[in-house]
Amino acid sequence: MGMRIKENSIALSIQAKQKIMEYIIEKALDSQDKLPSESRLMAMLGVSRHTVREALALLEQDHLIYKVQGKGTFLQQKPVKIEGGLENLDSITDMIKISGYEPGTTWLEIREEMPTEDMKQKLRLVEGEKVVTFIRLRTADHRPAVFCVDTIPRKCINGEVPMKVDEESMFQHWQTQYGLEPTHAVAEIIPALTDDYMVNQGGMKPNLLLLLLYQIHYDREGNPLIYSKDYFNPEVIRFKVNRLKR
Amino acid sequence: MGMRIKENSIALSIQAKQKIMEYIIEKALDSQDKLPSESRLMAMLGVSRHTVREALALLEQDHLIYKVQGKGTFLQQKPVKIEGGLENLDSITDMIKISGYEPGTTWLEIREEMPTEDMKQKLRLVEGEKVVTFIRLRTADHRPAVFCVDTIPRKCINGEVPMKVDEESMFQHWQTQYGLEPTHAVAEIIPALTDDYMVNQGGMKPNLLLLLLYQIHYDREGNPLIYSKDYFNPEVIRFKVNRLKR
DNA sequence: TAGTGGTCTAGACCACGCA
DNA sequence: GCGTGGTCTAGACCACTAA
Repeated sequence: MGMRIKENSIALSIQAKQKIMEYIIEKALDSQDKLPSESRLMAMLGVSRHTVREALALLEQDHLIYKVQGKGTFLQQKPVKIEGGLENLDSITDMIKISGYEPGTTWLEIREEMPTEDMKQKLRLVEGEKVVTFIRLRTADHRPAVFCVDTIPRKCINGEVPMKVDEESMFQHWQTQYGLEPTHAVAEIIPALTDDYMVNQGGMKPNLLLLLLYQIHYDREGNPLIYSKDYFNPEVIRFKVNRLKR
Repeated sequence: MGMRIKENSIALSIQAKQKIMEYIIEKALDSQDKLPSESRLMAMLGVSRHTVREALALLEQDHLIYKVQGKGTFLQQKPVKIEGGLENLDSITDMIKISGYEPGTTWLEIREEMPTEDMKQKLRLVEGEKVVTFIRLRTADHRPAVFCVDTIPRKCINGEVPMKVDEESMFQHWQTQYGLEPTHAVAEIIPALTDDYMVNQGGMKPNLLLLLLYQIHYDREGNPLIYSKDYFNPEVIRFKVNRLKR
């Protein structure tokens, strides 16, 4: 009877979303076709209207459907949302993978230093507080892809400053080692050219047009955690953004 | 008694959101301070839990609060969300205004032409279908800010192709004249340099590093509407993106 | 007028954090 | 064990669309 499925801890709204997607495929629904109404879905899926609406909201966020009050819910012409859009805070490792390449890392330098004025302000450091900067060249199928300069406050590192980090993803390392968990970032995109350091130390082409992703990462409480300047080779990784009308 | 406020057609959840913001200001709550629990807010605001949660969801979307299950709802350290982030589909007119400048337009050309292969594919045109391209230089306080090349299918224009459009915002014009209502866009960002046309016709500096925003705009049904290549002068308009962990 | 999605209420049980 | 936010149900009225 009203036995609750418990072993299955996936939210009902998620399950409902998947059922609806299966229904669309099964019925071979096409662009602009109308989905069953919310009350029909309630009956079909055996869940409340609230849950149906949550499932539809998820599909709407994925740009798979759209709603029109008084008319119904419809299938999008074509889902255009791209994976790996910049509005998603993926690690550079993930960005390289999404682009279809094998990520690699060449370590260039780890140094403890005094922050620049900009770092001091953005990371909200107190007077005299030091920072640690990690400089790496990230590769995609062994080609130079991103020149990464990441800076964190010295106080985030317990004990010695490491000489080298073995993990592929710096984010992963910071999270497991120091408990830094960025949930969002504010980024600025600036055109740039390869400089001497990148050419000589990183083996990048001279006079190559790059995209500088200058960002500050924050935790969910709004504290600045990481200050980074990543120079992307647009021949390897493309910057895409899904933009939405407010 | 249970008289319903009707003249006031603003959603209760919106009103609740505003009340909560007023409460924060009134009580002078600071970073990391705890907000009243959802049940307290129900009593304080005289609305259901669902409405309270909708109001809190709105505040969370604005990066003003964050929730922790089992603990409570807290004020963000500092609202770091930037206005005019690229993830918001603003018109270029708005982008210039947000940057603090007075937008202007220099018309360069409107031409009816055959589409490139790329346009044909992205706009899903049929064989032989023509397009109309609008070329403008957008200015910010009379300085060259954006070199805009916007292309739409010829069939979207009823009657003659105009020689010039007086409205400041092309989006505004397309919406009112032709009913084109983009709701979202997929953009790619590419570094570029000023070319001869921009220097000679647009009066932009030679060898200036630019950001090309290459985008396709879609309506809510998922139909491609506009194909555009906008070249931004980073000295005037900066590209910012709010990035969220998925 | 009937049917659709939008909003709101009242009430329930669960999972999590903490004393 | 208690209070918190997370999820779900049942039921109601409203606003909008189309016949």
